[in-house]
Amino acid sequence: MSSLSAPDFCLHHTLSAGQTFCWQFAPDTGFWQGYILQNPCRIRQQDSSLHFEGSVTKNQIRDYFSLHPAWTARLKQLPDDPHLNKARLHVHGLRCVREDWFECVCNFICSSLKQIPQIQSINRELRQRYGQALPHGGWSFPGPQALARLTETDLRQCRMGYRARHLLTTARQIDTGAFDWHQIARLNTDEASLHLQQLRGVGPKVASCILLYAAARYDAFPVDVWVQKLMHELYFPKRRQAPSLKQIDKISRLHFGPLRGIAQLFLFHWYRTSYPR
DNA sequence: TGGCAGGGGTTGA
DNA sequence: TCAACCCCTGCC
Repeated sequence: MSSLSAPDFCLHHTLSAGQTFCWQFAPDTGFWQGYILQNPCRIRQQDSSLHFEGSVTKNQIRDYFSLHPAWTARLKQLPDDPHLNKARLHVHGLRCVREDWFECVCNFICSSLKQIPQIQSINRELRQRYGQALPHGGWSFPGPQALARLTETDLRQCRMGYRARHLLTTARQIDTGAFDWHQIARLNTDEASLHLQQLRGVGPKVASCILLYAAARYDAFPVDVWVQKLMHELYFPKRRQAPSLKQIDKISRLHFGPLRGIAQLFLFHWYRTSYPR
C-alpha cells in the first residue's frame, strides 16, 4: 500500500459527481476501486492522505485528480457568488478528473436518458466483453478499433439500447481517421465543441462534458436538465419559465467567466446531493 | 406481480 | 419544434 498527500481534496465527492463511471465504492472497506489510464487500482482516503494499491503511479493519480497547486490557485479566481460559495463549502474538495478521452466519449454518448448506475453498468459491460484482461486484474476499456469491429447487436448486449448505433458509428469515425481528437488542442473551446459534435450521439451537452472531463477545458459548461433547473431556481427564481439553453450559456459566460466549467461542477454536485428542498 | 411514467440528450423530419 | 429512440427504476 502506497500513500500520497492530498490536502483540500475529497475522493468521495470527486468520484460521485458524475464525471467518471469506472469506479465502485466498497462501504465495508472504504476503498474505491477503478481505473486510471488502464491501470486498475484501489484508493482510500484518510484525512488528507490517499492510500492506494495497484499498478498506478503517484503522478498518474495526481494528474487524474488534478492534485496540483494550480487547481487551488484556480479556485481563487472563481467569482464571489453566494450560491457558488455555498456549493464550494458543501462539496469541499471536489475536483475535476482528467479521464481518458475515448472512454469519456463513450461514457457520455451512453449517458443520454440514463442514470449514473446504468452508465457504470455499461462501462463494466464494455470492459468485460470487449476489453482485454489486464496483468494486474480487471479489464481495459476497449479502444476505437476494438469497438469499430463490432456490430450494433454486439453493443446492445451491454444494455445501451439505441445508443449502440451512435457508439458504433462514433468508434468507426475515429478508427477510420474521419474524426481527429488531436485537432481539439488547436481549437478554442467553442470550436472544439463543434468539432466533437461531428461524432454521432454527441450534441452540445455531451461535447461540453468531454471537453471538461477529458481535455481540462474549464470554460466548457455542460447544461443538462439539472443545470437548467438549478440555474432557474437559484438565479432566476422570479421567472415562470426556465431559461433556455442559449440564455444559460450566455449568462454562465458573463456570470462565472472562463472557469464556468468548475463553477458548474460545484453547483451541479451540490444541487443534486445537498441542496435543501 | 405487472403496468406505467419518466429519466444526467440526440437525431431527423 | 417535437416525436422517437431503449432500458432500467421507482411507484402504485
